[in-house]
Amino acid sequence: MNRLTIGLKQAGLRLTPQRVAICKILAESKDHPTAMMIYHQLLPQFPTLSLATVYKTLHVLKSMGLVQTLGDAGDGAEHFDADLTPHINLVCTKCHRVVDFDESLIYTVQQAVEQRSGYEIQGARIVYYGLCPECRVNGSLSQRESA
Amino acid sequence: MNRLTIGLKQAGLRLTPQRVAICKILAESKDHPTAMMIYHQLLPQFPTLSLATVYKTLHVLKSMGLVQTLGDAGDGAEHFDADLTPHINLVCTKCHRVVDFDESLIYTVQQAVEQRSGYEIQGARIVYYGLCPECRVNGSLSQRESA
DNA sequence: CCTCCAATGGAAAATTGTTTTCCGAAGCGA
DNA sequence: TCGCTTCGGAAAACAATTTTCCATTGGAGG
Repeated sequence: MNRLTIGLKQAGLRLTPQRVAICKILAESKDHPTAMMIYHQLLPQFPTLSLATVYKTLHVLKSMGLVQTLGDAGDGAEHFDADLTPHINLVCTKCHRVVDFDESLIYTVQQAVEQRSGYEIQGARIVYYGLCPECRVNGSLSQRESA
Repeated sequence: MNRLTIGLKQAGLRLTPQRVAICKILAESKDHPTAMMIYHQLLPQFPTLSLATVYKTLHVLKSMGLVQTLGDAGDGAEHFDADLTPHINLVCTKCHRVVDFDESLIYTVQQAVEQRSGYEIQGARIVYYGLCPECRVNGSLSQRESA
């Protein structure tokens, strides 16, 4: 029972096995999965699961502010992130993996932006694109299919 | 004749009126237009212009590294940015406008990320979401349709 | 100036990620 | 248990983007 699941419950939604499973994946994954990835990952466990259910659940979670969307990582699909603390996402332009990266400087940046811009900041998406150390080494190999 | 147009030419592509016009919009716009916005903006001038042409051109420009995509701004469409210098994009979650914002701190951030992560950084997308000063004031008014 | 070939723009079809609709099947309070 | 509401799932609907196909165009070479 993680933060997401608790959130759903507190919002008065039913904790169905599907929802719990989706929350679990989101909470544990380091991959910042897309809807499709979650779907495939759960299919063995819920053979009748439909993509629509995944999307619906993700939409609920997002509209409750429990997860964030990262925008696509070069693979044309929306990636989700359950880590709401300000942090940086590193996207590898070759293998399309997304990892979190902590850099305390960004707190300062956000403060500066908020003060100087006059915007009421609600969230951030800080993404750096590049080659991950692995892909830098492995020439043109190790292209990872988006699961 | 701007940087984009020159880039196209140097790449050996023909400078057709359509391409020049698209480059012009990208170079001058502060709106970070979507393909659709560019299309509508050019329709009066090129009544037979097709969206496919816009997309094709944008794709070429992007693959040449002359423009960047920002990811969607809450309106479900890809926004383009011709400003390649590191900068911050501020997205208003109400009117969906995107503006540039300069904050020199991010140079430091990028350096730190590059050194500590081992990634070969190729680009960045630094987006803050929130209410722009205008929308903060105007209650629920001033919802701007995406042109 | 004319010819030929590769590059181009446009219309329409195809793809693909995402959302909506509809309906039978639970879940839950009374 | 009864009845009302919420759910999940299948399929249809949508919408942004990409591809296909073909007539046109621009330009180099003759």
